[in-house]
Amino acid sequence: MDAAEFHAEVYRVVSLIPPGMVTSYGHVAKLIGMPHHSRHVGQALKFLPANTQIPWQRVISSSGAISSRGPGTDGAARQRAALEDENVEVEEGRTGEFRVDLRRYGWFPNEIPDAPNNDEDAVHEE
DNA sequence: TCGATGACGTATC
DNA sequence: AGATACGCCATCG
Repeated sequence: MDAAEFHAEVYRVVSLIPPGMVTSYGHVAKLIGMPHHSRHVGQALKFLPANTQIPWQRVISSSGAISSRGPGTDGAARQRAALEDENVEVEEGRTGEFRVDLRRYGWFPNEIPDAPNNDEDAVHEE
């Protein structure tokens, strides 16, 4: 699998995260069969355009913290806003880190679930 | 080719 | 929760 395919897989899985829930970079990597590529999941999300439909805000670190994009950037703040917009509680730690309670909002399925409205296989269930 | 880097993860303290 | 150390791996300079 090359970089483009990897990105596509990441986007496919991220699109399946239900509104109001979050998962981790590592779990997305696990779901696409590359458990050691958590860092690259973040890389893939970085390439998304600002107007994307992909719910990138629902991917945070396994510790529940919203990854800082570095001092002087507002990515983390925008992610917090997007999450609170879908009713996910975001708490701010002493170091200014934004954190989400994974026990309440975590989404960690063992397999990649079926897409709600993706009909590429045209399987018609009753 | 090599070393540094990064929207990371796990283990420890 | 926060800080540190170490593992991991594609990209970059």
